[in-house]
Amino acid sequence: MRQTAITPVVLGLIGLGARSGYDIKSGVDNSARFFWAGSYGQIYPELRRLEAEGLIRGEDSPTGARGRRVYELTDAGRKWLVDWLAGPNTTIEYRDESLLRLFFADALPREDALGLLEVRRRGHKEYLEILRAIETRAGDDPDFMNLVLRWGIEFNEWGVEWCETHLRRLRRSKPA
Amino acid sequence: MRQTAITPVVLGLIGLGARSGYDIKSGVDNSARFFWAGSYGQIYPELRRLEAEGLIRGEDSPTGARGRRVYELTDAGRKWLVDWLAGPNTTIEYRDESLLRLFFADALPREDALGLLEVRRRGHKEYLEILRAIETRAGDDPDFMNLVLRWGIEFNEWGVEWCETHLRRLRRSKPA
DNA sequence: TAGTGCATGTAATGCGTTACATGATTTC
DNA sequence: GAAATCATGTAACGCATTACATGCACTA
Repeated sequence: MRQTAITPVVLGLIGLGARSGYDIKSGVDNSARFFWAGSYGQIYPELRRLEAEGLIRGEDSPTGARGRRVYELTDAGRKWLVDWLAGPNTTIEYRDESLLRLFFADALPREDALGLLEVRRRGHKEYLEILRAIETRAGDDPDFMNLVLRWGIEFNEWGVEWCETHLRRLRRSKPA
Repeated sequence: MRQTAITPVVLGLIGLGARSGYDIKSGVDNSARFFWAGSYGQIYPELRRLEAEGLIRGEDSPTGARGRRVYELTDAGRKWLVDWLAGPNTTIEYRDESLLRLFFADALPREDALGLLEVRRRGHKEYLEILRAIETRAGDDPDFMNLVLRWGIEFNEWGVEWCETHLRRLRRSKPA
């Protein structure tokens, strides 16, 4: 079965109870966007494809005059998902402009370079607030979904500390 | 000035002493690939474009019969780089298939789900070895380049510990 | 002399995002 | 009555990767 980046997301979220394409997009935006993105331009065509291949079953379920199509996993779909979960990890793509700036920071006066570390620290703090807000209203999510949210929170906490540690170290090693 | 993802990489690496397109590709692969990727298909067209726009200056410098063109920053190029360093951080894209699997791990029997955490832990360990090997031969790199390498190493160390901590916690909370 | 590293480049392909279009329903 | 949310979908665009093509130079 042909797959793209959105395939496991669609099947996984339907497996966790998402019903419409809109649900899936919300799930991505509210829970997964910090480690896996997805757009309508991927989701809707993928839903039609997966239904045609028999991995999901769709049914029209309008709300009044507003169209709505809901989906659930077929046995084949659930099997695909479980097989995928056992597969090898391949994709890890990380693109972090703040690290890229830090990488070239030797081109700046020292104080400006240290300023980049402060900016990075602030970025982690801001992200932390977003994730903590999500955590507050995620009480009854499945265990491992919560675990990944914890990862996001603890990673950003670590990131704040990392910036502070190295700021202290660099300020100590070469005072103005 | 129009820019893509490769623009600051090309200018930054030339600023750090890279001379040819091949040098830049090597720099990306050996030092930056864990947080910013780049391919020949981007680099060579970008070098021509940046030369045409006057941010770099190119000169033919063949080795025997083998063609080679080397570049250096112009004043305009250095200025662009410094301005970019001071700009706002925008891009942070993180795509981690291992986290995505963990996110959906509630679809698996508990022991298999914990197995995903073990796989993740191993992934961090392997990456750690690669980065430590780079660190060994990076003694005289510029300070902030080394700092980013440290980030990679310390992040993966943190990642190993994170997996171990939560494995312990989850094994304790629900013994078979 | 075989293998690795140096060196430049392009074409095709696939992919994902962005922006747009449209409209109903619920909530304040 | 306004604003937010629910809901579906496509077209254009830009971008990056992949694969391919080519060949010299150095080193073991």
